[in-house]
Amino acid sequence: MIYKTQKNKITILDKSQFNPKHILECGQIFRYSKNQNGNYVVFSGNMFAEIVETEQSYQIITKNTDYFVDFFDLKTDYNGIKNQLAVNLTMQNAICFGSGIRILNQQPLETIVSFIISANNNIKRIQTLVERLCQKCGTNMGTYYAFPTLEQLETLSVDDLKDMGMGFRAKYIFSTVKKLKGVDLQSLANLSTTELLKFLIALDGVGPKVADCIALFAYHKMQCFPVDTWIEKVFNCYFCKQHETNRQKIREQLVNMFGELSGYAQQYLFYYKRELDKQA
DNA sequence: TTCCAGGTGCATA
DNA sequence: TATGCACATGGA
Repeated sequence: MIYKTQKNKITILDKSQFNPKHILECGQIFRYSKNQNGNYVVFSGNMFAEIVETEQSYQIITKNTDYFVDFFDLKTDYNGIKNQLAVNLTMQNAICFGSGIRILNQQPLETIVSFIISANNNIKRIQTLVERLCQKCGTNMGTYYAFPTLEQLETLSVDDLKDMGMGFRAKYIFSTVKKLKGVDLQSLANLSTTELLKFLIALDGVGPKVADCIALFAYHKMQCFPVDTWIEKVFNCYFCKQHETNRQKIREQLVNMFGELSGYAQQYLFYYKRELDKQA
């Protein structure tokens, strides 16, 4: 066990398996920030947690300890996963670079809307737009705004969403919110990965890549390998001899390579390539 | 000014 | 089934 829980606090005992910078900045979540003490603060639904580093541990300060144990996937041993993934030099480098990444268990509605916003967008602007959505119709929790409930999202018109800067995604969000009325999003976790992806792709603004992200980050479906512009770059750079632009074919090859660990591999590679190019 | 960003939907062949 | 283009916005 890499953690222990006390009242309002989770202590991470093995710092090598938990790195807040890598976990939060690897592109799987958009609602986090640093507070005045320089500590990461992360928001999920209407909850939040502050992460404090000490010499020998990380401490996750929150009123919702059980929720954040699951949110940070703390019951999974990532050392074994990393050993299995280190099949070549690129993977070894990516794992070393992103050591301490964990795949989060995020809330379905928040993940669906956030990744619809992510289409043809950059991460900084996605963060701005998600935060704007929370401030526009999410519940005021005092020091922050919760992610809106479906009922709160239903109050928004397409023009409201356009005024927030959602652009061409406004009509997708509007339509998807209508389609989700009456759907038990938690129960979708019981579907097979294929059935879940089929359901998600039927939503407006959700194509194969966004569906993979939702299945991975909200439903922990590790057979999914979202292929975006960065994975296309990393694939062509390190994993094939002939340049490939067909993202479906790229996905097939990568899933064949990593199987049930595809989701983990994807996140290490995405973070590695994106940060490397940012530094260049 | 042009290109690009965690793509999708739609028309066309 | 495959391909090409339009779609909002803002930072580099």
